[in-house]
Amino acid sequence: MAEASGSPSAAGAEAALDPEFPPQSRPRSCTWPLPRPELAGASAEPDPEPGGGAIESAPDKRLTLAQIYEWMVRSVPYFRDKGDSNSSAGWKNSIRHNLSLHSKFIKVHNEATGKSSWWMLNPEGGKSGKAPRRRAASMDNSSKLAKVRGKASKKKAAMQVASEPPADSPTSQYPKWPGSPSARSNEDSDVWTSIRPRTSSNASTISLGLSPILTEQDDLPDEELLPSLVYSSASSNVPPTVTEELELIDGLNLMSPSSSLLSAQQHTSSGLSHRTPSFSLQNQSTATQAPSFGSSLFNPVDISLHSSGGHFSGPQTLEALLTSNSPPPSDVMMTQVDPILPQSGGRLNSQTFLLLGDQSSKSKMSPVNLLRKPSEQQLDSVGTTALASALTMVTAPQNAAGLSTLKASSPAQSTQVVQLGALPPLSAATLTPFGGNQDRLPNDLDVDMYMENLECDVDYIINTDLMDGEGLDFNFEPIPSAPTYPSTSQASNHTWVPS
DNA sequence: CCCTATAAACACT
DNA sequence: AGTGTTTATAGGG
Repeated sequence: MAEASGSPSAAGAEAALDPEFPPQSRPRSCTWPLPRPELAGASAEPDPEPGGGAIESAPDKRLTLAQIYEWMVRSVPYFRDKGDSNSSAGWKNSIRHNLSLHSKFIKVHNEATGKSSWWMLNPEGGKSGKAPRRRAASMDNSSKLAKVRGKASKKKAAMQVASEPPADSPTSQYPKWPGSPSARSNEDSDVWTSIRPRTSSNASTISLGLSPILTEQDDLPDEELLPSLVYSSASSNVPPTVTEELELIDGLNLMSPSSSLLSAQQHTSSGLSHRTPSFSLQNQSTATQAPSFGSSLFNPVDISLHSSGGHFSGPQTLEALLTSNSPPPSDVMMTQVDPILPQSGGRLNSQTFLLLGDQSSKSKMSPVNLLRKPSEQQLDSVGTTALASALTMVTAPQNAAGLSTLKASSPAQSTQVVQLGALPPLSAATLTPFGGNQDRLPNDLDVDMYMENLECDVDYIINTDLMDGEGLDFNFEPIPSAPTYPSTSQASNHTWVPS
């Protein structure tokens, strides 16, 4: 392979993760065509819009590596072909690399099926700048030094345990919990309780004894992603330390057995909350720019936009794909909800988008987001109407990238189309839908509730209304402010200390 | 100079 | 074999 091509970058991830402060909307060195985030960010800065990252897309906000791969394949056109090939192409390697490298991603031990660990976004929002990992003790961390990372030494496992104690995690709080209590009817009672960020932990995940016993539905090809987690507050196997954490958590939200409630609370926002939801106003002007992705594996321009219905617009970097804002790959949506849905609908996506109105848009990093950020409309649509909400969740929990396909109600969308042409590579953003702001969205909340029910309806609606009439109006507009979610932003209450 | 992507080696499960 | 980490290198802004 030729490799070496430009590379998109993972700038997205950072942004996404940083709930508290987006450093600045600066695209670092991304390859994506970022028009000028400055605008967006500058004024308003990153908006907490939901985007669609692989991880974030997941109902639980956590995915295993394999699932991530799958997501990529489904969501990103470029990988569509490659997905099959088991060949672990370099892209998989890159994904792994990104996950390990960036602190924004945390690994949670998954005992379940012996599968690989869950990868989640670090609530703390580790920055993408490499993993801080151990908070470095002393060094001022000049850049380089810091980067040096501990390096090595992993030698035998001994290390893992030994060095782990630090727990420095400062104030890490888990703003948003990954799991929403959607106790799906699946029956399986999956219990997962622990999520610990490897945050600073140097050693990679220390295996806590958490018992995410997710039953893992791997059996179901489709349902993998579905939210089937039920947390049981009773963590029996958990080690003391962990237990404490869990308890804490429980107190916060997990307590509810049913968990329905949980979701409600769950939205606690993270630091972002303080940020106003108002978005920046990015104009489409930015969008106008064409995407000039480099040519990296990930951004091969070949991705046909039309392929099956529009894939996502273009995250930018791997990191972005993983984390945040990724464009909402049409497929993705399905995946989240139902991977199985197969492509039946490629179009479905579009519709979904319609419904959603595209809430994607994230923040800084993705050009796409910037472009597309219609802003208010999106929110409204999502938050406002139940329908919208439902739809959203159902189809696209957050991605909404449908985008172009839908028709552009707004200029921004049209723009997107253009972008589609050039798809970006995978970035961390892709993994996470929200730019780190997931808090704002009540994904779980609504989703849980509506998910099942809506599912059908949505389809139906889509088929019927959308297909038939052009007149379907999902009015996104009005609803001044009736956020579905209460306070999404309230401050983060949970303080979960990672330890 | 910093950042990212990619490749590859290595370690662990 | 798959997953994770880490190092090294190439390329772009």
